[in-house]
Amino acid sequence: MKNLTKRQEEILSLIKSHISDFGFPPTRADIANKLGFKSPNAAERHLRAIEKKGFIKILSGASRGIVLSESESDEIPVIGLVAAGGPILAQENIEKTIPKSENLLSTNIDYYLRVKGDSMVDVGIFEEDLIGVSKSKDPKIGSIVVARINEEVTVKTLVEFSKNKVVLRPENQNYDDITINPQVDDLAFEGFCVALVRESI
Amino acid sequence: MKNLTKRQEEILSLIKSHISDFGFPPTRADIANKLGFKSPNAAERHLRAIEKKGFIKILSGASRGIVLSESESDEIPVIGLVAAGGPILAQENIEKTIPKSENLLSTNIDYYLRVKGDSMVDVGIFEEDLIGVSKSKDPKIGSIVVARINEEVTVKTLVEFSKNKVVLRPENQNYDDITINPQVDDLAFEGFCVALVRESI
DNA sequence: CAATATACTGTATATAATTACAGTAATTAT
DNA sequence: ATAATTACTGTAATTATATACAGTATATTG
Repeated sequence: MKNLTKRQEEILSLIKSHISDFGFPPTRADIANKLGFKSPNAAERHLRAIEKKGFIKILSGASRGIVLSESESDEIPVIGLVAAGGPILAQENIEKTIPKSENLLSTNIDYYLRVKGDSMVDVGIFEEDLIGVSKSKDPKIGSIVVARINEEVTVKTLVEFSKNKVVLRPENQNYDDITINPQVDDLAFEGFCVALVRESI
Repeated sequence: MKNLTKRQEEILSLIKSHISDFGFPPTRADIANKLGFKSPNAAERHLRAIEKKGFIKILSGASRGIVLSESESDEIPVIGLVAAGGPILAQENIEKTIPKSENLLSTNIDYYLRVKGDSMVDVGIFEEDLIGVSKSKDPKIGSIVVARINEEVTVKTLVEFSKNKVVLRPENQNYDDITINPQVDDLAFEGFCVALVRESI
């Protein structure tokens, strides 16, 4: 998907805020008014360009028939089992997407990850829970991190972090700390846990 | 706010599903088509009646200018501390409301309740967590219920339930079971727990 | 028993909105 | 250097849409 120009981004964000303010998209005239165009056709042309780049879909003949594309409509992916190798957000890992409702979870969540195993039960994270993950490459000591060790994704508490020693702690007394030497093993931080959602109780 | 008639409710739910399907409200003609009216004016009249009852606002002159009223726009209340006495959903108990995102939590949640205390930590329910509560007067054995015992609201697992003996179990080894005789003590079930949301980790 | 509400059909019209056509000018890509 | 893209103005036609007016019939409320 190509990048939008500055003006096109302005228009796209105007569409989003109009939807959020009124509950429906703006007309060409609305857009022209807000941005100071003297012709609604200026808006029309911009919309067609934005559509061409895949950010919106225009329903022909329908008034206000501007539909935000999936990726633009505030959908957060839910990651199930992560396939070895590829990036965590690869299409094949996406179980479903859920609409972002900013008021529900105020923190910035980039994706949800379905928890496997019982290694974090002592902090109330159970198998099948969804944890809200915020992307970040340098997580803080004490936070619950999503890490990738030699292609395997795991969720643990980060207790120590230096150039040649990283300690990840399972929050379950039946498991031992995991000590890694980043010089030897492949270690990458995918993000850290900022929220939790349990769907079935 | 007066009650809607069956037909009016049909129309209101059609509006909601149109918004959810297309991202904008239907026209009068859309409504007439879907419900088999031969005149768009039938839809118009219904809309005015629904507006009169306060469920929607019609923006005059604007195409698709149907705005759902606050209470109709899928907001779920979050209940903080419950004041002794009154109903759990009383206005003074509502901490905030959050938009319902049906895909996020598919189960029917009537309200969220903020958890106080650590009596349910063994099932991963921590202080300050929000539990999604589905209203129901007859909960099942084994489910996590929201009960009111002598004006005090509590969240526990229901382990026994008969005419003169009800046992509620805290899921924390430091606490003992609570045994109640409904003939003696005032006991009411507010609902049961179907989901959990943790906002700060 | 009259007034009001519900639930429509049917016609008509003003206006809201999309969208085609014809330009101008500057910038960017090939 | 030429084509394509960006960023508009200006006009106008067609279609989409809201909405008023005039009815019909039944049910409900004061």
